[in-house]
Amino acid sequence: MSKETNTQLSRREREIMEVIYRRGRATAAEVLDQLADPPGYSAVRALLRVLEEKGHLRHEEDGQRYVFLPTVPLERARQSALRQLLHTFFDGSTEQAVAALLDLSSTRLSDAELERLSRLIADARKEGR
Amino acid sequence: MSKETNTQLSRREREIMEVIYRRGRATAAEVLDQLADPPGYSAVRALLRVLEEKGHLRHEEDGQRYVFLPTVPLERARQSALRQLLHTFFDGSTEQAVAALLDLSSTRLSDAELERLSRLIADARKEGR
DNA sequence: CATCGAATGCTACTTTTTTAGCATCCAACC
DNA sequence: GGTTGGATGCTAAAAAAGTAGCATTCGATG
Repeated sequence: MSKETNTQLSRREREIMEVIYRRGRATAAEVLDQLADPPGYSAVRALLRVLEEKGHLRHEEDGQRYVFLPTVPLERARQSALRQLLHTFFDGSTEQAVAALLDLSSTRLSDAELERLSRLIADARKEGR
Repeated sequence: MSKETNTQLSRREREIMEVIYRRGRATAAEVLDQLADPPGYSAVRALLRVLEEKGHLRHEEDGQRYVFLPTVPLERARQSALRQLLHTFFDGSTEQAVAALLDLSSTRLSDAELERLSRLIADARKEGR
């Protein structure tokens, strides 16, 4: 048996993981108030427990309450999320995905950001293949 | 009430939607064999029916079998997926997301692709404010 | 040191998901 | 025209998810 983060997440479980990734760490109460259309407090705690059992979360104690953190670091979670997205919606094409990203928020990207992006790409080209 | 694609997806439903977005369209049998750790054929058909009821899929008849297609066009589904990802994992920063995409180890980008990307960015700069 | 507030551990229950199995339908074939 | 293969519709039921409520614990308060 793999020692790791088994099983796929249910709807609520996913929602909760998203909240926690967004904030980095969170208590049950914090998770609760980040959820749209939230269940009861008990329900949230129950789900946190399950997520911990499944290996997606761990907790630290802060005084008498638990603060939950992802077991898989943000960095790595991002990567798998991106891979997944790329595979499902962009047929694996990074180029298309970047294009879609730029398109998504074209109104909001600052010159400075574009500048940095173009440098990123320039670097990638230099490093070569 | 919005007339469309209500409710959030369950685990299996999501898996199935992903398969269908990936392929554009699929029959029950095709979905089945794309699923990792697949349920029975009946189960897949039942889920397809549910997804259709919920408004996420529609079907066309091909001879006597059904071919299922998303009701929300790929384009739009991509956008919401990207937004979601951006919000959860990149604190809304397109720049970071693009950086992470370029960085994904599996993706070695060709010179041609990088070239096109840098043009995309150049264009964005020109247009943008 | 009794009480209060904020958390947790459980357990039991309800609802939704997920799955299997059968009955039926239709086109092709012999 | 009867039979077979491949598909669908439906129903029922097992399994998983989601939720609530109560008992308990532990510090801080007065």
